[in-house]
Amino acid sequence: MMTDSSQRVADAGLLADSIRLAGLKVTAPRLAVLRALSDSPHSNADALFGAVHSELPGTSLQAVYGVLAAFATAGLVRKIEPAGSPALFERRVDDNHHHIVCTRCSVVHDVECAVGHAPCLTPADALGFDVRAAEVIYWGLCAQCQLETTHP
Amino acid sequence: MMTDSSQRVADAGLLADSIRLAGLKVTAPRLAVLRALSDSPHSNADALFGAVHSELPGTSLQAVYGVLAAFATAGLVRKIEPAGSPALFERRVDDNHHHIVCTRCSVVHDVECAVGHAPCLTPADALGFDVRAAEVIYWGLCAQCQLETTHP
DNA sequence: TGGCTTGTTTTGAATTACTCAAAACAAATG
DNA sequence: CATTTGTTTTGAGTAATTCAAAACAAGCCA
Repeated sequence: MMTDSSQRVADAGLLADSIRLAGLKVTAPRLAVLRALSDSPHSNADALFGAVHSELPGTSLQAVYGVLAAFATAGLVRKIEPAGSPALFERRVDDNHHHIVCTRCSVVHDVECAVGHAPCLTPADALGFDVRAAEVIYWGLCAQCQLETTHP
Repeated sequence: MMTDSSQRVADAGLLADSIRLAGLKVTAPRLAVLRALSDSPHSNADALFGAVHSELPGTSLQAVYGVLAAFATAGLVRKIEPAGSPALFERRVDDNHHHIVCTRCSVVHDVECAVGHAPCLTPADALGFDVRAAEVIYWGLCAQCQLETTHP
C-alpha cells in the first residue's frame, strides 16, 4: 500500500516528468509552482508566490513570474486574463474549455465548451483572419453571492 | 445642401445629445473623447488622450480616464480588455457583438455573434451561476499579417 | 564524478496602465 | 446670475509586470 509520503514522492516525479517533457530543466521553484498550481488552479502570480514561498523561502516573486512565463511558452500551463483581474494560470491545457467568473467575488470555474464541437470557434465572418483560438468568458453571480445579495 | 462645417456642428449636436441622454453633463473633454471614439473605435485611453489633446490641449490624461469611466458606467461606451492589451473602448453597445484580435499586430475588429441567437451565451453547465454576459474573443492572424509572415 | 555549458534565479530597478484625493472650475437649474 | 452639483486639473500613489546584470545550478560529457 502506498503511503502518503511515497504518494508525494510519486507526485513530485510526475511533476518533474511533465516539466522535462516540456523541454525545460527541472528546478525546485518550478516543481513548487507546478504543485501549487495543481492544488489551486486559477491562481495568480502573487498567490502562487505565497504558496511557493512557504515551501521554499528563498524563492523570489520574479522567479515565479519567470517560471510561469516559461511554462506558458512551453504549453505546460495556460494563462488567462479576465478583465479587471491579474493574470491567472491553470494546468488544464489543450482541451478548449472556457471560464465563468463571478462579478462580485471573482471566483473562477471551468466550463466545457457550450456546444461540444466548435461552432462558437468560427465567427460569422472572420474578416480574412486565420482564426486560431476562441476564448469565452461568462460573467455572472456565483451561487454563494446570489444568496449573500438576496439576504443581505 | 449641408456644408462640411454645418455637418460637423450637427455631429457635435448628436454627440452632445447622447451624452445628455446618458444623464451626464456635456463638457468639451467629453465631446472630444466621444468624437475621437467615433473616429477610431477600439482605441485605448492613451490614443484617445492623443487625439483629444491635439484638439483641446488643456485636457489631461486623467480627465480622459474619468470621461471613459463615466461613459462606461452610464452605458454610453463599452470597455473591452483583451489579454495583453490596455483597455479598449468602443461606442457600439448593447448589441452583443464580439471581437477578433490579431496576435501579431493587435488590430481589433468587431464580429457578430457566431450563431445569431445565443447558445454560446449559455454554458454547458453554469455551476449555479446566474449568467449575465458572455464575452467571446477570437484570436488569429489578420489578412495583412498572414501576407507579411508568408512573404518575409 | 567533476567540470562545462547553458539555462535559471536572484537582486534591484524600471515601466505601464491605471487609480486616488483635494482643490479649482464649469454646466445646468431656477 | 447665483447656486448647486458634477467635472477636471494637479500631483501623487499603486498594482502587476518586465528588464538587466550578476550569481547560481541542472544536465551533459568526458
